[in-house]
Amino acid sequence: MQPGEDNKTPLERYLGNTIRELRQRHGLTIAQVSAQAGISRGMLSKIENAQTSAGLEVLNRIAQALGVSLSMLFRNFDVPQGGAQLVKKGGGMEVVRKGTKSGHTYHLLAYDQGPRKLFEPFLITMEDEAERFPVFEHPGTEFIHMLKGVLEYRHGQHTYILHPGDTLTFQGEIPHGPERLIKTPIQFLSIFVYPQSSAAD
DNA sequence: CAATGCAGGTCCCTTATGCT
DNA sequence: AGCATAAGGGACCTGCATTG
Repeated sequence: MQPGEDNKTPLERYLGNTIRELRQRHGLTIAQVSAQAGISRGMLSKIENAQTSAGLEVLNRIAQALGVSLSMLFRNFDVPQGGAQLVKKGGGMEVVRKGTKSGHTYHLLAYDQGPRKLFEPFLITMEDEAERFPVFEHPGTEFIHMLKGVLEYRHGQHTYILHPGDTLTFQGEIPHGPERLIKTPIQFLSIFVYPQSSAAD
């Protein structure tokens, strides 16, 4: 293989772009995804830059770390779109996000099938009251609907006490995240709605 | 402005596999 | 058996943001 030679197939370039896009939209680093997938950072970098052809097992592990199915990585390459998505109770892909290190569980309940990611619905579970919480910042709007427990949630300079049935909607650009777990176990639905402009990048 | 830390990319090595 | 090729890992390098 000649360094710098662009002899990679369109599929390799497509896969690399898709993986990088998914990773960045989850706010994850190469180190985080590679650790979750059980591969090295160098390997993931080479896959994203189409410098190698990863095996199916490696691609499958990356897909799982990003919360999508293996077929989802290839979905827009040459397969027509269509169809509704059904996720049964207890289903959904468990994914790694910033808060995963804190012991939180994120289940991705659906994924966008079109060329642009417009939204991401997560079912989030928190159980350990002694945890420290990450601060999130992302483009677009976030919608939270409490299902179980009581949670104090921070958005910028304000905090809000959320009980089951409460909803909170805010701009994702302002630093936000769980402040205190008042009554566990806590479970809430979180939907990220991305702006058209950032969803395309 | 220099020091520091982190994220991402590149290079080189090892290993596995296929071919002659 | 020996060689060629490619996957994969890990160390090192670079760029950028942050901090004092």
